[in-house]
Amino acid sequence: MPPTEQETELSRLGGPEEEGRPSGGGGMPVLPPLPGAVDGAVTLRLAPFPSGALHVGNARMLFLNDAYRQRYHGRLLLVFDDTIGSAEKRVDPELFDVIRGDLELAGVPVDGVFYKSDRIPQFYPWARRVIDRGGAYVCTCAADRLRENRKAGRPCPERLQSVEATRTGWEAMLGGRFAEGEAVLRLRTDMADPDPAFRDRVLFRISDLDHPRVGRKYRVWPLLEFSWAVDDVELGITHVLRGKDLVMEDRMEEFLWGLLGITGPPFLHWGMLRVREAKLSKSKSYQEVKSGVYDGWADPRTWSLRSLDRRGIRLEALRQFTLSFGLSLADVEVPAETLYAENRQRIDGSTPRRAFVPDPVAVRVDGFPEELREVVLPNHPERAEMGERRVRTGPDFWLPGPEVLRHAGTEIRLKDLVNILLPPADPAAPPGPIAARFTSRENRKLPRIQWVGTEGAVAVEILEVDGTLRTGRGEAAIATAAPGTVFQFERVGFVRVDPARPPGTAAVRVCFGHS
RNA sequence: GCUCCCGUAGUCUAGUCCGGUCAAGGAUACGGGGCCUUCGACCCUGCGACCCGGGUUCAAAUCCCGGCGGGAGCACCA
Repeated sequence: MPPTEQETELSRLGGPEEEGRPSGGGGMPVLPPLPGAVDGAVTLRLAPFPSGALHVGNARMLFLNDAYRQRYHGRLLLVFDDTIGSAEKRVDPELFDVIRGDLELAGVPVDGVFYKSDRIPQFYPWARRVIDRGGAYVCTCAADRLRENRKAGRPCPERLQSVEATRTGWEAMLGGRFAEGEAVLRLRTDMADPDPAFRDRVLFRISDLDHPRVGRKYRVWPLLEFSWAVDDVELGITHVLRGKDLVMEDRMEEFLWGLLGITGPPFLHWGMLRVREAKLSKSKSYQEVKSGVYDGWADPRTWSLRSLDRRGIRLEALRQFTLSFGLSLADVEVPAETLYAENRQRIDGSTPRRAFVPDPVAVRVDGFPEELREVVLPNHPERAEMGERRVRTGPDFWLPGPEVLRHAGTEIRLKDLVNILLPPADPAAPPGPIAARFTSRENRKLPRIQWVGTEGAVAVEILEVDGTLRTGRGEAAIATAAPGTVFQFERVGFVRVDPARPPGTAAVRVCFGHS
């Protein structure tokens, strides 16, 4: 293997352990080693909440975990964090399959799938152990009262309750003698803890919500921190990789483990990642998809993995892009252009070119040479092996309206074809095609614009990233392209043919990727 | 407000743990030139950074202190 290839191969696996020239950006990411990791004995987990398709914001979780799994030949578990949630944050059962599909799309295989909602009974004995150690108490304060006390660092009277009283209270919770919101099991940390967020946090609460998988089978639900303190141990997780929004959860888990005299896995974090163009309001996409405003989870406005796929952005490019940020705790905001550059590098050399004319106007070229009624054009300017296609030409053309206007009265070149002289702009011109005149064939330095012969032209709609449609005419070969084909529309950008045609029209629908 | 984290060019990142090899590397963006019949690719070339102030040291992007700026957490959400 030549050195360059060797390096690429190494970086794909997370890089050489001891040295190497690490670099960011589109370079080769070298992730730091996982503390105490033993090759072949690493277990990691993915813990999505089923409230939406995976999007660019989740990509870090996905690819970082997967990169380490590969590097240590370990296992990666998918654990749906589907505890009961809240009225605002509901578990949507459709999303279980959506997310599994996303993982497949992203090329991230998992070695096991778990649902938190299946594991509820396993959390109760652990709660009991914490109670027996005097680590928790049942609190009947109203939620807002509890919050105020926490802010003030003031303990509620129940904090002093005996282990025996807590056991009774806990049994009462399980026995259904409290209504929703009337009692919670709280961890006894320290009401004077300098971090107000860490003061006697809630471990279990009562909810009457109907869970899509287990219905009303349980009323006492653990909160995320407790459930993970248990499952990170019970599922044999060796390293927890999570976003820095979850740092306090580390402390919670460690506190609980300390209480029970056990040692859990170490935690690693990454900072917040934002793609500038993608304003990801978590719940907004959900609403828009559900209400039909968005065109499903693959709508480009969601910035979901599947929407990127729809746009012809290889998820391999997203992986490289994501991994380039490493495990830094710093928050990053990157322009999507960086991702596009990564993708362009991968697809440019293998993507056939096609002509597409946006905002077309009809132009008739007088004196257009008969022998050029049909021409043969290469599919790629640099790759003869990609073949060629026959294209019908004029004398009647569709040309991009704004450019015809801009160059009115001057000579321009129809790309790969001939030179023509456009008439001066004439607001009083009669309806019908604009009359231009053939001037010459030789390739001169003139403004070049793309064209589509009227005969055989096909209507094309481009779905833009902001959800709007851009219509125009494309060359005939576009019509026969299989769904999923990626093209570069010359002077426009990379697009991918949509799986479905727009209803009720003969138009071809493509989704815009990037320029 | 409190707690924690972060602060290298327009953007992202390497280096910071173990101070000198860093007059700071890479990517992307941008400028100039070239080339291919694309606003795309490729080639050449250029621009551009250690948040600020003190301290320690022969030597600081790297260690210490203090500011300032940004982010996250402070839910009976995840």
